[in-house]
Amino acid sequence: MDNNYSMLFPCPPSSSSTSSYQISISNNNNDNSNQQHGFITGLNNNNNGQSSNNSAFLDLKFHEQQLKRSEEDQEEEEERINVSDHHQLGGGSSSSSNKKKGEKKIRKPRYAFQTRSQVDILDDGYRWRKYGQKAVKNNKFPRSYYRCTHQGCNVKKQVQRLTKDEGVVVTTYEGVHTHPIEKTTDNFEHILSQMQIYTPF
DNA sequence: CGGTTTTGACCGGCGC
DNA sequence: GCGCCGGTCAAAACCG
Repeated sequence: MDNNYSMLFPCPPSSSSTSSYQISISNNNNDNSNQQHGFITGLNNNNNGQSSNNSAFLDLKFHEQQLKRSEEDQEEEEERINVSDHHQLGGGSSSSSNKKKGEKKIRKPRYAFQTRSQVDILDDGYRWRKYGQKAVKNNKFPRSYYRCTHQGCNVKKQVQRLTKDEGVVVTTYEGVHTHPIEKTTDNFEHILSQMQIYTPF
């Protein structure tokens, strides 16, 4: 029951460079127009050159441009649970109290997951708290930023709906959950039981 | 009443 | 250096 679905997002950051996965969700849809086809794409910063022919992947190419910063990325960014410090930033750069000693901001690899769905909020079993929403350029739908509410788990995701066809929701995950799924979503397990994962090698 | 969403401002990187 | 843009913060509003 509590099997975590981290198999959906393999490739830990120190592992080999995973180019691109494709997941095809095929459920026998009783709904009339709610078929689901998902493409999960590993946005790794090692290989920021090869892109598939997916149209949604083209919309996500700016992520790779954002991600081509540092070469070695490990996830050590657990310090922002302690908010007891006084590093305020809203208000205008009073003091320059950085977070750590020479610890630059490192980004984890992200995984984009394209789903054809009617709703924006895809219940994946975790508890998310929305912390931002921004308007996207060349897109009439805003992008929502979520963060996992589990204490100590700083997994983030962002949900965006394509303006090309508004039936497609792109969910981009960042980080790996270090805890089991909190909610018992039988519906999601039902979807997962009918998933077919295709690996390109 | 506590957790979550909303929303405007701020920050940092990047291109010009 | 300045402006743009994606990402984040945080106070207020909202909601069960």
